[in-house]
Amino acid sequence: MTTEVVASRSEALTALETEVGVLIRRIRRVIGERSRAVHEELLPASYLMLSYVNESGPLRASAMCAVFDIDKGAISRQVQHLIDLGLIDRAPDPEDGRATLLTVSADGVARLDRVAAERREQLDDRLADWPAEELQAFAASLRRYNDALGIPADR
Amino acid sequence: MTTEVVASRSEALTALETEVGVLIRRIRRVIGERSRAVHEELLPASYLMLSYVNESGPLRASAMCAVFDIDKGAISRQVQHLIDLGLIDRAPDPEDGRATLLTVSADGVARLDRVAAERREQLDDRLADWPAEELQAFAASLRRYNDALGIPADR
DNA sequence: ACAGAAAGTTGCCGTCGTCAACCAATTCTC
DNA sequence: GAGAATTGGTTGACGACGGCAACTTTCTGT
Repeated sequence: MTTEVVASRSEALTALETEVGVLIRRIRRVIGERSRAVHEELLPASYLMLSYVNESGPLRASAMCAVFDIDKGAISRQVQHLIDLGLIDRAPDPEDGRATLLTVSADGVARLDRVAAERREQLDDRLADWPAEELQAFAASLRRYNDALGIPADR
Repeated sequence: MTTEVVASRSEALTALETEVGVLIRRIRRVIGERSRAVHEELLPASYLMLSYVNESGPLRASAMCAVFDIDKGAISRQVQHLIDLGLIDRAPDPEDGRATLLTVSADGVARLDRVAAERREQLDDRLADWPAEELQAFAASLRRYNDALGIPADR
């Protein structure tokens, strides 16, 4: 029956919503721990951005607005925070006088590497029993979910 | 080589972290839209709790502290908000004079049902191309992930 | 009966994102 | 090429939200 398929779909969506709700609350703690491991004064929200800058090379702040889908103002503040801590460097974009390019500083890279090493050593505490393939599949699903969320609400 | 396995595992973990970071930012908007659909003044955080009370029958506030892993105080405020809006009812627990049991009010149920129906009708806007099985698998992964996060940090 | 422990409430505070106003540099347009 | 619209970024005001701690009330254990 169509209704059954629809029903289970609906249930899956509801379950998904609940799990996401739990996630966004629990993850705060984990990110908090990890950010403190990188730098005592590093705020959780800034850690995620630092991590992204580290992965995706020099980029401008506005690029992160798109990725994280948050306000320019919020990005600006987090970036300032990261600069204050000496974790990233800001340099003018040679191709556009308005823009600035962000790079993780040497200290920032060292700190991130150290934390990554710690995490690798213990195969990440809590997820140790997840096979790499499942982790990848999970990350891929998350990405797809995020992409779906990225579609403008006014379709 | 072990190192390669470890490396890809580490990469998967980093990717996972980034995706989760994006998720927790984007999801805010979606939850925000949905909560407003239920009630104009319903705050996003309260919507998730309302939804949980609706699924998991009469329960006490402290039960949600465990589920969502947040402070008693935060729960108390959200619950008060939900009561102010007339979306849930609070009744003393007959088995424990300290506790109160929360139930979604008739109005609350009606509003949730209406929103659920809307969501079902359009097979949830953005996730329409996800088969139910994948959605379920995704939700299951999320649950497992959440469970892993739930393990106390001090192992 | 008395010392905890558990359920909630409340105030204070820090984090964080949005909105809007604003500046500077760039691009578009006639 | 001057003026308008656009884009990158900063800042301030504000609201949502959770953590912590103090406190009340109601069990529970011995």
